[in-house]
Amino acid sequence: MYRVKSESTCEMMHQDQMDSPLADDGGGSSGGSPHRGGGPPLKKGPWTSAEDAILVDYVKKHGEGNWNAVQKNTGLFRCGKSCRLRWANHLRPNLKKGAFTPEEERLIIQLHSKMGNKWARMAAHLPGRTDNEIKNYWNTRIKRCQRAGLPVYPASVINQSANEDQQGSSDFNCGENLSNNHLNGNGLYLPDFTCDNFIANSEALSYAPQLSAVSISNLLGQSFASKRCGFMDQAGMLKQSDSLLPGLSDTVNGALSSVDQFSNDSGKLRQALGFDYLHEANSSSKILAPFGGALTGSHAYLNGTFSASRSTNGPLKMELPSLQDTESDPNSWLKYTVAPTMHPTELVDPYLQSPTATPSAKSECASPRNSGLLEELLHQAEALRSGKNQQPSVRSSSSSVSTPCDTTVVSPDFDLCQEYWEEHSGAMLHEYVPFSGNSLTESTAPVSAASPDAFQLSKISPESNSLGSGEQAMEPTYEPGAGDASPRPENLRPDAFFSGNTADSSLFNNAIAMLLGNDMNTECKPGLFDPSSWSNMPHAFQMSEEFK
DNA sequence: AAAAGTTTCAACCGCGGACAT
DNA sequence: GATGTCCGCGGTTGAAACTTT
Repeated sequence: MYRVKSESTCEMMHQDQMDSPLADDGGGSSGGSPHRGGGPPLKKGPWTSAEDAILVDYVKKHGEGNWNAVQKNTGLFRCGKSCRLRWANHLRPNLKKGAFTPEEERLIIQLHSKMGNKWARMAAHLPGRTDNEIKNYWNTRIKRCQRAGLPVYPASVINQSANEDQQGSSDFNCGENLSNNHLNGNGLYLPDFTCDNFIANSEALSYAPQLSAVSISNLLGQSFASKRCGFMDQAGMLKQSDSLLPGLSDTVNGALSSVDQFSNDSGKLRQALGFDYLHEANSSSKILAPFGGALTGSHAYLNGTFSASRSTNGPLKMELPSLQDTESDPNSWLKYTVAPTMHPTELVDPYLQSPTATPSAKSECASPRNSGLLEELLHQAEALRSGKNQQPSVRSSSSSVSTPCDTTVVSPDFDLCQEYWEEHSGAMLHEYVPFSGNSLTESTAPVSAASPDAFQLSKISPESNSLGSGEQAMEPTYEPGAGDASPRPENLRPDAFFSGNTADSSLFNNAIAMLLGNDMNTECKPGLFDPSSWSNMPHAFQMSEEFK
């Protein structure tokens, strides 16, 4: 089953020897240098029940530790390391078997946000769980998130981490700053969010949610408060909106708090938005498929996969060389918005694709502190103003200052409500199509990989989804691929999507479309612009007059 | 039904720290 | 202080299991 290497810590034994868990007490092997003195090589590979019994019996008699003595005293042809591993991971009592519970999963996420890849230390907080289990779980989770282009850390975790950092009273305060290697170290590639950067320091942890929450609350709250329209009870649509801009829910949640009073179904709304964890009672899955992405930096949609469970072969293939790790831009989702017609593979890493894209080019557009989506928006606006946006800031920076929220802030709906997601992913895609036009449907893997049904606009009736007016409002008047790839300033403005009097149902969509980047600039009606909305935007998003 | 592709997870590997000599 | 040994940790591997085509 397992490979056998002649040069290994625990050297192989001959096949005939492997058939027996017991072996002559050659006494030749021990510890890190087994097979000393010419003793028979040690067995490797899966343990047999007989071997297990021998090891258990030995530990019962002698206790744990001194693992090298196992082989000597029992004749078990296993090296000490192998014995320790087998005992720790499978034989020792009180081991929990089976899938992680949602609570355990959340704890792991939280622990990892604090500790990084300190599996053993994390295991200490999870009775009955082994470091190996946790490690495997995390790696699986990473892959899953990677495939989906979703962040790893939910915002709730970030918030809690931030609070703990501020209070200095973390339950598992390991007293260390997370290094950039936590995720990179194992060759992880996170295409859309660099958790490693994000969790680089505790300051970042506290920074992210604050910015995003404030910004988005300002950005959306006023609009919601002023026009809590019929869409409020369109849970499905809200969910879709949340899906379109995953992670938004966390901050939108705050913005919506003032709106809840108007809603007769706030609970439903919250649930639809994924504000609550939906734990499947019968879920044996370890999937923590994040619905949310980071408002700031996540490409939950753009990068790839709406559905965490279904679909999309395309993005699954969008893995990059490990060298991408440090280059992965938290805000790289904007790549899609800048060059919507790019092929996904081109979008992945322009610096890889284009040797001419020099670091200077990156820094030129670099945001001094990538605080996320909105800040990226600002930065792009500034870049435009300064005329430096000739080379779109597809990645804002490789600067050492990383963003917290860019990377890992995920909405708290980082939950297990996959069923809901799958039910609505199609409609969600549909919803997005009018905004993205061909640019996304043709150029982004996720969309192209989705079922064509998702793009049947007729599938969603106005009765069931107030998207109708939104579609109309957002019906592209600009043909993608017409050659004009330059952003249209008026459409870069967030308020361009907060129309004053049209398509209440599309309000959220518009905001999302705006937040998703200036991709929409080629496909949105300029007439949607409402200066009054803009004036209420955070100062950071006030654009220069030349773009008004 | 079978092949191909993907995911899971048990186990191996190398490294480094702690301790003994 | 130098060397050797033990132990634990984190990263990696690859077969089994599972899913998709």
